[in-house]
Amino acid sequence: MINKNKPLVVIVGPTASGKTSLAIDLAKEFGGEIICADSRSVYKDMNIGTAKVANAEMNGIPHWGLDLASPGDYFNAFDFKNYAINKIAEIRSRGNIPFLVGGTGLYVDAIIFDYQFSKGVDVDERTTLEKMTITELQDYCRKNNIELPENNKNKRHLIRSIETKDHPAAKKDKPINNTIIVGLTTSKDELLTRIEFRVEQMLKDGVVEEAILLGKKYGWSSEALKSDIYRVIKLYIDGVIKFDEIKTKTTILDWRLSKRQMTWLRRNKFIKWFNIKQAKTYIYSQLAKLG
RNA sequence: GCUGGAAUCGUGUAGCGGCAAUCACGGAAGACUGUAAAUCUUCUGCCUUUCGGCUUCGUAGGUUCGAGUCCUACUUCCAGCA
Repeated sequence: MINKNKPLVVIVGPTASGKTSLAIDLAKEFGGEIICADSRSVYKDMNIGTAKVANAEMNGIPHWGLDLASPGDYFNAFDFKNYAINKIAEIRSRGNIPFLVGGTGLYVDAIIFDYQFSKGVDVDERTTLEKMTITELQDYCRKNNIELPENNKNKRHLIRSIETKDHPAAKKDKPINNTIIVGLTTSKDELLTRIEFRVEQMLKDGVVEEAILLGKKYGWSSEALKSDIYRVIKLYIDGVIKFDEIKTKTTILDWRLSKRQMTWLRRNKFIKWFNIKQAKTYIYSQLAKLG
């Protein structure tokens, strides 16, 4: 029974806030392994455009949660939870500290609040529902005594409400035991600069070529290729925008993404917010206590 | 210098004389448990919690019950001629 009580270290924050390198530093120090809670880096071949950690950056730290699916595959929060729960146990069984790191709030919450997912997707049912209009879906809900979701004009949410009728979801009020949850704060200017810089870097590293390959291999209709920079590059390829506009447009999309991420994270009262330096000190002290 | 056109919310635009005034972009806030870098909602002249109030469409006048819309002058910009 070794190290049953190794904590789960959770590091969250908006895109480009520096989560990854912080996690690598700490994992190096304390014998950790990293699970990326990122709905984009689960996809194979989407490397540059998702800012996926490169092997060179990993500094020898095992990284999990990468390349689990191909663009176009159905990979979702449910899959992620199952994967990550097992990984966490596995890492602990090796006597190492699991680090859950990422910007996909839903994925992170699925773990720390132990989401009990509702019914899965029935492809036939889904296909039928998708053909309906928003008003039709709303009417269907009313007629069948299904409570409308708060986002009652959101087709996806409407469909989901219908699909999960009589199958309530559940979660814990508090994070699962033995977790250290840290959020990285950044100033607006700082984050914007980092985002811009990262986009420039991606362009230099050849995202455009990557995107073209992805489009050829998996088709542009795949949901994964709607991710910020790829969808912008698609516009460029189609001649809708000029090359120079890729940078500005992607920066805008990334900035919005970071804001949505913050909106999600803000309501989690259990996150302790710090800037990178403070976060390091804090986690360091927490882990040092354990010896 | 002459002639013609244009000046509207951060930006680009809509606006047969009668609602602070269209749409897009950009911005802000928010929702979201099986696609979440997705998807969706609200707000975006000023004041106000709501009702509502106030001030707006280059500037200054004028016509009109009423002007972003018509007239005059001025300013600036664009195009053609020179």
